[in-house]
Amino acid sequence: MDGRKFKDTIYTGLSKLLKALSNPYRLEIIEMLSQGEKSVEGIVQTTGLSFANASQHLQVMKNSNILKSRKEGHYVYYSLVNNELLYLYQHITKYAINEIAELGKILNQQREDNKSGDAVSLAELKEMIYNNNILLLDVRPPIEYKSGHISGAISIPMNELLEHLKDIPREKEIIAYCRGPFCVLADEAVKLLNEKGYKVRRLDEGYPEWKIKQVEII
Amino acid sequence: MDGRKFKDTIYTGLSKLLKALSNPYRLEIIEMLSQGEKSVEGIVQTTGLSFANASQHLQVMKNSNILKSRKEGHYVYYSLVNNELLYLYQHITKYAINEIAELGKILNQQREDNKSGDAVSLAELKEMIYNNNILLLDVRPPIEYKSGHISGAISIPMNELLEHLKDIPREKEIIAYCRGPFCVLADEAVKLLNEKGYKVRRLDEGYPEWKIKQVEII
DNA sequence: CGCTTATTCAATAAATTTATTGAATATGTT
DNA sequence: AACATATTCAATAAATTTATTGAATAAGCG
Repeated sequence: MDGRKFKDTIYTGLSKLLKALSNPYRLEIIEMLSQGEKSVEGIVQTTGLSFANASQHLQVMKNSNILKSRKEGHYVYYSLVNNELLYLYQHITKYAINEIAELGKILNQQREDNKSGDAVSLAELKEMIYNNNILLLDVRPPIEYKSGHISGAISIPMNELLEHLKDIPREKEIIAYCRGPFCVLADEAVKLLNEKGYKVRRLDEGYPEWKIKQVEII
Repeated sequence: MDGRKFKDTIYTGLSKLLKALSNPYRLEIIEMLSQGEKSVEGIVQTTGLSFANASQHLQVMKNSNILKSRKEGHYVYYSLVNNELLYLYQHITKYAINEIAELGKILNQQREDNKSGDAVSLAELKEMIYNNNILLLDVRPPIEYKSGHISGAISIPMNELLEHLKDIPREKEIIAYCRGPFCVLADEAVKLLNEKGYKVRRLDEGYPEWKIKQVEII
């Protein structure tokens, strides 16, 4: 193969992967699937896409080495191909937030609006977790908590938080987390708990970032 | 800003960056600019794009936080916005080569066809470089060597290699490198030097990968 | 077997991206 | 000032991606 043809083939292949990642719905699907595998129905419910449109997006992602699937009865479950893909996705999002001023500003504004501007980093959490006065709170839906969660976290889904306030000790400092840096469930939890007088901060990132750190692929 | 709007804004912003990266010519432009800044003319010559088409691609990249530019007389010079972008580009390419079987196969085939299958990694180079029997050869164009090169490398552009054979000691092992893992200049140099009876291998990566390792951003 | 349901496939419409063409702008030279 | 040159801008054409629609397929149930 001559050099020109080789480069064209390589760059076309790279471009195929990047195109498949370039759609906003698909990026959100990656965030969702980084919590654990999901059926098309689950993806449809969260994204608001039509069944056929979601399926089309999923096929594009599957044909571009982003997702894999398995079938069980009526249902097809999708998941990310591997942890390396998740780590790459995290690198992209972290780069964008840190280096693209507009995006960093939007995230900061969102955090401030919800009183979660003093988010805790994973490194900080690692130190804090030995403190008995810390309560780590997973506010994702139960099915996601069951797929995987940060060690030691308790599960109270955001939409049940109000009913479970009595289960939360007032003297503890709460660290709330959810799906990742753009997940608003933890922001909402911080806002609500703040209003109720609890001492609470959100985790800057989410379960998937913690997971990758545990896997220690680097 | 409500949660839905926030996520839409974030993912739209991420998608804009990824779309701007998703074109094969643009990926090659990034490889070129990772050697150092270049004028539009230089980009036109290497890519074969028309002036106006190249300019349009460059504007898209500039408006998506990938490139920056400066003007000097008639000429406009483009460069990557920062080392972090280059590091992200490298992560993407490394991921694709390692995890997408088709692409890995194409690269391996290219290496074998040019007798450069036993490429030297940067880590290996670091150990080898203290050996006086090693000659590090930069086969990129001189302007790129001048913009930046691996410490200790000598410059012989690939298209002048035949005329400079007499400058290369026969008892040394040569490590040839160029613009990155997809650059074929080093492959061509290995092929030629092999045929002339020299002991030669190529560096797996290129100057930009070396540079990022030096900067030690991680 | 007939009916129901989850998902994919195929075709078409709509939206977006990329290539092309030519004019406009900025800079340099005589 | 006129002319030349590098690049960008604007408009249009062509190519590609995404949304929509409805049929097809696979699996489950009575």
